Formats: sequence, C-alpha cells, structure tokens
Amino acid sequence: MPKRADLSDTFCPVGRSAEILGDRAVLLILRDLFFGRRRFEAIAANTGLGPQLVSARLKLLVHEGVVERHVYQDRPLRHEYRLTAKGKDLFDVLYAMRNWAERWAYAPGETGGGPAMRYIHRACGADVGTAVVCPGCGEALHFGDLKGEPSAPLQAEQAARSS
Amino acid sequence: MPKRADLSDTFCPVGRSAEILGDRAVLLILRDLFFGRRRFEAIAANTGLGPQLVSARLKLLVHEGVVERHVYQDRPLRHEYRLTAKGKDLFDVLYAMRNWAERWAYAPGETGGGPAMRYIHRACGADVGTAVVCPGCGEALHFGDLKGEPSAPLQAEQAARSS
DNA sequence: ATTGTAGCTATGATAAACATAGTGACAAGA
DNA sequence: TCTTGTCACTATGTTTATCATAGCTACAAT
Repeated sequence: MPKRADLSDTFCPVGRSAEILGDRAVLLILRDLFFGRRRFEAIAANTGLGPQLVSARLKLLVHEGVVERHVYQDRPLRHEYRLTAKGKDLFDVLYAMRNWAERWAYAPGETGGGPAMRYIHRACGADVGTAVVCPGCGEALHFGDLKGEPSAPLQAEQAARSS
Repeated sequence: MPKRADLSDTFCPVGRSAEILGDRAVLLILRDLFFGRRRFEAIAANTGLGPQLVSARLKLLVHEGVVERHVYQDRPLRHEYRLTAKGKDLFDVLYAMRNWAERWAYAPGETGGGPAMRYIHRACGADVGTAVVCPGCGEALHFGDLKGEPSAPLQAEQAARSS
C-alpha cells in the first residue's frame, strides 16, 4: 500500500489524484463499481484481489468520500458499496485509461477487430471512440495541445522543490 | 510495488492500464515528464521519491515502451528520459486526473479562486475547463451517459470469473 | 444438524518501500 | 594536484504492505 499522505501536501492536481488513484487495487475496485458490481464478494471475485485488500481499499474509498457503504438487507445484515457523486465523477479517469489501453495495450487482432469495449453516447448516439476532445472546438486533445498556467501557490511549491 | 502481471492476463482495457498506472510513483514520474522534467535528479527532487524507486519505475516505463532513455551528453555520460508516442498518449489520463482533482480535491478558496492549473487549447484558444466531452455532440460526459458493449473475449472472461 | 452464503478478520511468509549512505565518472576551480 | 561539485545511479537495513490460506459470525434453507 502506497503511503496515504493527506491530499493537502501538494498543490498539483495530478499529485492529489495520484494519492488515491495510484494503486492497482483501487483502480480495479473502481472499475468494478462502474460496471455495477456493488457487493464485496463480487468485487473480490472479479478483481482477483484478496478479501483483506478489498476490505482495506473500500474503507479507504469510503473515507475519501468516493464510495458509500449501504445496507441493502437487514436479516442477515448485508452491505453493498456505491459510488458517491465524487466517485462517479472519476468516470473520466477510467474512461481515459480505457481509451489508452484500446489504443496501445492489445496485440493486433487480439480483440477480434474492434475495441475490447465499445462505447456509445446515449444522448446523441455517437460512438465516442478512444479520443478525448476539446470542449471548445471538438478536436482531439494530445500532449502539447494545451498551454498550462499554474496558479501562484503551485508555482511557489515547484520552485521550492527544485532548489 | 504492485505485482507487475503481464498485460495479457485480462481483456479489460481498464485492467491493462491499471497494471502500469496503478502506482503512485509511476503517476508522479509521468506527471513530471509531461511537465518537461527529463532528468533523473530533477524528477527525484520534485516528486520526493527516493532514487531507488525512481530508478526502478523508469526502468519499468522504458520496458513498457512508455518512456525512452536518451543520451544527451557524452563526457561525462548523461541520460535523460523522454515520453514515447505511447507515453505522450497517456496525456488524456493525467488530464482526467487533473480535472477530477480540480473539481473535488481542493478546499474552497485553497487555490485562490480559479483552478490550480488552467489549461487553454492552443489551436482554438478555448479554456478546456475540467470536463471531458463527447466527440459527437460536445456535451460533458458523465457516468451513465455511455452504453458499453464488451467484446466477446471480455464477456467470456467476466462470466468465468463470477462462477 | 448440516450445508451454504455474504462479508468480512487473523496469521504468517514474502516482497516492496523508505531513509540513509555510498559509488563512479567526469568537470571546474584553487 | 587536490578539493569540491554534479549527475545518475546502487547498496544496505529497517519498516511496511501484500499474498495466500484459514477461520469467523450471522443468518437462511434443507
């Protein structure tokens, strides 16, 4: 388990996300939650992770406000895990991971021609493909296409670290 | 260090990405590479990671084809690390992580009003904000907006795991 | 009374992380 | 020449986390 530093030790947004998301078990559990698996045993079985690790990570995710524990049955008492709004908002991250893997992580023909997972936007019917696009012009976004302007606190922090 | 299973043990694209990206050190190193830090010492200093860990992860990333080691000076021999095309294509993932953190990981007013990092699309001048949009219609994408269709091999694998 | 299900916790062996120190190849200055 | 400095690491030992396996609790169904 990586060090669970508090999120406030850096102003960098990627760093803050990495404190939670930089963990294989967390990503696999989130994937399963997005797929609709809400029960402990189902998640443990599908991810292949041991129950101890699943338990620890779910506790962490609950603590971070990404997941909530919900009683779905009283006798016997049973719980399930659901994504909160903050958790559902991680969708973009898993979506980007999926896009990248579709582009790079399969041998030619391994998935039988198309992507391992095809996604359609319900609202407009478009196949979203594997690219992330600019909200302004609709063109695909790549490294170098964006100009970044760090806020003052982030700039100060980076200057301090490099000295 | 999470178990470095080979990428081919699952057909799930998120799972394949998670094998590389589910690691705090990897994410921090990638962030620094995207920021233009290419030298070992600069990365170690800015991430706060020990040289041993930086060394191990850079080797892993080179092995995965995400980063390449490049000689930039002969006497004395010096190397730097650069993102390959496959590595640059991880931009979307880090971008999504940044977006999420901007939305959720800061206390009100912590960054002085705006985002910790503002991004402008060079090509069209638009501020990309913190949302990922549909390439078809330009609307923001959220959990539930996409309909997924797993490929046949992925479906088979998931059925096997839940039995 | 036995078997099964769901959601865990306990234990011990293995493996990885962190902190600290040190190495090798050279350059630049006193 | 001798010291100091830079860069890119490697070595060592302690602490911490992970993995595999087993067991537990509360109940339901047979």
